[in-house]
Amino acid sequence: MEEQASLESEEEQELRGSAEEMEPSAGGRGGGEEGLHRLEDDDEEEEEEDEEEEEEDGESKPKRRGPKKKKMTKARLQRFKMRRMKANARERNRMHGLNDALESLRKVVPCYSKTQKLSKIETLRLAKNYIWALSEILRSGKAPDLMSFVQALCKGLSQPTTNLVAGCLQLNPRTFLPEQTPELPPHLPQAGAAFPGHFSYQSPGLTAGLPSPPYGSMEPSHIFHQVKGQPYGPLEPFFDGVLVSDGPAFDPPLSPPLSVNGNFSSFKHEPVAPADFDKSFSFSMHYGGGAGGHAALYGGGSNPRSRIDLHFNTRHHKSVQICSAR
DNA sequence: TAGGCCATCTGGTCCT
DNA sequence: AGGACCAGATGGCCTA
Repeated sequence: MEEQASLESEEEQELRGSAEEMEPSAGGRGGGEEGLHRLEDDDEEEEEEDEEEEEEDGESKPKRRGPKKKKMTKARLQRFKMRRMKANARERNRMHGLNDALESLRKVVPCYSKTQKLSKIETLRLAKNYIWALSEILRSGKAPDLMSFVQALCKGLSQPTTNLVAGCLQLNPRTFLPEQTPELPPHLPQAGAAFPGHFSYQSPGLTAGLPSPPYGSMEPSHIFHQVKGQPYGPLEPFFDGVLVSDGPAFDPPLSPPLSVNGNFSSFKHEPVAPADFDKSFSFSMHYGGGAGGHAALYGGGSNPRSRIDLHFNTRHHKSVQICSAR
């Protein structure tokens, strides 16, 4: 590091000298412009300042090391400003790219709302939970207990986000009733089949080093609410034989289909146009078929028999059907 | 008004 | 040398 510092070009040091003269508060939105303007203004008093600096150096400040600071000529100043502006533009683009990626992530996690966007940090947390929950499904080869699934998703999320996610999932307590799934194929886990033992929810305050409230306290009352006209929750495909999803209760488009495949080597994930993530398609499964109407959920690579095939109409997402495939 | 979230600028560091 | 990446600082906006 020091080595690199010593390798700095003369100009770099000059520029730094100039920059140091800028107020530290030059940052902030639009602040940079201010800083540059300041720089410009300073330029006019340049010689005077240099003399002053030398005097000060002799008395209070320790002497500046390295080559003596050269005067900031107009040309140098221009070059500095150009470099700074270019760097700012690049940084802006970079951050925009990052935000775009984050937006893409928002669309593939189980809760997506155009009007009520998850914050960046919450998006990342939810994505992490989502990935983990899906891995558990694949690992165990069992459909998760709905409650556990939601708890896993909301782990470590703030209370508002927890509510949002729960709302997006439009969970229906009736889903838990065993009589809801009398027609499940025998190889499919019954509703209420729990995630593997360690899947149980733990207080995020303990696991994530976060204070309990408001970070994802998991009172069921926070999670479940009945949405009128939405008799089936989006997780229904996990637990019921047939799902009819009709009409959105949340801002469209909701989350895209969930991609689950026990066989990662054959996993095909093609991007699905956001337009295809239609309103009612809140939480279902899809295969990389993209706009295709067929998806399958394997119950873990170790158990290719436990497979759920989903048939749906991706254009209108009016119906999702689960049938067994042996 | 405090706090959360965000965009932007900035300088340092590392990499190509 | 120039670009990418990163973290700190700052100020604006919004909400409880």
